[in-house]
Amino acid sequence: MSTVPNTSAGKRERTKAANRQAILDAATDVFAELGYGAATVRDIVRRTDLATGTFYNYFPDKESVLRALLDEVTGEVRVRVRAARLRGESAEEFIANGFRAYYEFLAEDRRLFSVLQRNAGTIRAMFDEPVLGAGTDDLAEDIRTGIAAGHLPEVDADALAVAMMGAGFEVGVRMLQGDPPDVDAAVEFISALFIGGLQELGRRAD
Amino acid sequence: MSTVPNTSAGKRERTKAANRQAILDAATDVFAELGYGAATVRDIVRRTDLATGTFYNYFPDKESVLRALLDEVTGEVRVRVRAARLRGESAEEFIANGFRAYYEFLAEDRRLFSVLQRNAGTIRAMFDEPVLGAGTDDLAEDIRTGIAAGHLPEVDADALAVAMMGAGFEVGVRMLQGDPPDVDAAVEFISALFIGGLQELGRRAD
DNA sequence: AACGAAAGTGACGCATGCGTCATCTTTTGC
DNA sequence: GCAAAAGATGACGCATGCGTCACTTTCGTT
Repeated sequence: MSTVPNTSAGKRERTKAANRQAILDAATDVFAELGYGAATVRDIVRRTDLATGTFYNYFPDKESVLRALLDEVTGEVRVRVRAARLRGESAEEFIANGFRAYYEFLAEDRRLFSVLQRNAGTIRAMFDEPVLGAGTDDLAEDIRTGIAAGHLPEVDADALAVAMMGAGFEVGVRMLQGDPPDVDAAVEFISALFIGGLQELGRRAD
Repeated sequence: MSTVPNTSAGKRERTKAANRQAILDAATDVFAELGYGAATVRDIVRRTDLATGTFYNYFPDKESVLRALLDEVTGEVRVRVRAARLRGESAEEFIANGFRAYYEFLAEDRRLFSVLQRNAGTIRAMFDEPVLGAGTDDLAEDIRTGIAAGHLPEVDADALAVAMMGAGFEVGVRMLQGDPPDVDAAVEFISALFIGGLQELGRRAD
């Protein structure tokens, strides 16, 4: 018989994956607590049982860790939110589905959201991107699609997108203060708000 | 004849005021550009023609500079926004007046707003306060007053307050990208959004 | 078992920030 | 004008972070 815990692949590869993940995990906490700017590579390494030099085997610097962290989150949440939105056929569904997918994700992955909340300004400055990755751009595009399909009234898609992201973000923060987070209540509130707002904007556009 | 520029008080006092202001000005730029966390006292001093030691005659550390900066902005904007809101007698006026006062302030004081935008997460973490000082708390209170007075439907004042702050902030960011900033357009958009949203929330509350 | 490659380790040299304080400069009160 | 007080200055000692690299340990291969 060979060795016991042969989950997958060689030990070498498994350790590499584990170390990389350990660094990302530690960085998540550090960035959320200290903020990206004040955090140091040492702060991250210290929350790990790795040595300083090992860190540099995985990432060239602090920035690339944040990048990796964001790539993880955006890939996941973007797909889920967009899919949910496109499933909607009315304004109501478009809005409610999107927010629900978003808030369910937040409720699952609080730590990652803390990083976003704590470092939104930095992320914006670093990557010239809005708070949640390319979320705002996606949303604006989906809104345009909705308008073209006749589900939504003719509104300023970009302005609506930033308003939805801004309000959605803050209402999400508030939701996460509850334990457990009340996803339904948050979705209902924010959906009603924007459904009503959309109607009024449509009325005024005439 | 004595010396020429005897604007007011003794020279001692005038220099002190000027130095303090120079530090605050430099800090505004530094915090907006590098972010509070990454900024150092030296970064601030370097943008000044003062020496390191002089900084410590005015502020004990970096944090107290940010505090002073925020005290300035919150005092000013809070008063203006609240006064504008209380002047409104209907839901429409309540909302539009508040946002207008807010956006006019932003348009006047872009640099200070940059600091807030860049460091919102840090400020929240440091002072356990929402993005714009105690703005959200004020807003929630004003909403409750509006509900009590019958101007606004019965809604969750806290949720509405965070949504208004979040959306208002992002729409403000977008407004400031224009040159000159189109305050009227921003006010009309965000007002329509929340007036419609408020109606819908009122309908659902029945 | 034994060897070579891959990865882990942490001390090192360098850079920079911190807050202080002895010293110099300017202002004020007389 | 002059002495004393207030304030400005920047070099200093200490602390910490950075990225590297010579060395050690671990893993995979034969």
